[in-house]
Amino acid sequence: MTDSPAPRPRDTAQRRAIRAAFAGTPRPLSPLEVLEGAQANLPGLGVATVYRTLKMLTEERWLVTVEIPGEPARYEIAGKPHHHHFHCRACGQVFEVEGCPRNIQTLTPTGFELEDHEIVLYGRCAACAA
Amino acid sequence: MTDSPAPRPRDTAQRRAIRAAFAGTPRPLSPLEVLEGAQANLPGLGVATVYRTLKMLTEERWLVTVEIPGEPARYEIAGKPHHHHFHCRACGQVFEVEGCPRNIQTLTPTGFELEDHEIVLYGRCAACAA
DNA sequence: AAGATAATGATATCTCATTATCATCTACAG
DNA sequence: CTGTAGATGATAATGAGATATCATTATCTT
Repeated sequence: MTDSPAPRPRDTAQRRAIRAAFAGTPRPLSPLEVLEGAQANLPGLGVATVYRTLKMLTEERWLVTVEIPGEPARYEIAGKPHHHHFHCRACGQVFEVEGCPRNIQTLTPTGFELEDHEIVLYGRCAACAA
Repeated sequence: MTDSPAPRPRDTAQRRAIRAAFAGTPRPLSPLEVLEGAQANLPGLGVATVYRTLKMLTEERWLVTVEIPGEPARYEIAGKPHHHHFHCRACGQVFEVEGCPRNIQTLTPTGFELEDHEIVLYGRCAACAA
């Protein structure tokens, strides 16, 4: 039962490229958006590595997942102030929106325990609305 | 180019059972919940028929879809007053919650066009919290 | 520099929810 | 009552996202 000796993550070009992709944008990114963004710096990057790295970065809390109804999960850098999201129906991108209505708790029915909430706005982003 | 003669939907036991399942609960139902609920009245009912009927009832606007992140779509009877949803992480059921914060529009960034919004609360329903 | 081993990438595979197929059944107009 | 076209159900097929496989490559300690 000798416990696992303690693995140590390595610093690789693909992990750097993936982190850079997040650092370079204020939007939550889908795995494929991460792939495209990181491939700009590292052409050979594969999908499997993206998924593996997203999982890893999420487990170590460098990323958090953003779930949008009917869409694959997005990821964004953890630790940002509380905010919500806007999903553009034209280009499919997800944007951050600041702020949050104060009275969310009051919506909760009696007896229910509120742990979390998500607000998703739908419409057209500035670029697509033009 | 004689246009399709005009099909007329038939009144079948399975369609009645599916509509009854919705009439019998205030919650949005997933296809499998519909299947189970309707099978209580009609044991032989199959999945394919549920999906076909949900699609049909949605197209004729008797139902609307409710999308919850990471979950299969739910359906609820159309025409209800504006409301949102609570997703119980313990039992997986989705519940309606009344009301809506007033200032949603103010969250929208300048230049963005808001068409719609969804609020999902996460936590434990009254039954599971006990 | 060299070895041990973690990481990668191409691709096969899995997991689901949903849809198509098709022989059989049934609602309903005539 | 009858015929027929719509409806059903068992099951195969599909599709998309995510994961597993495994030979090869690259990191990092010594």
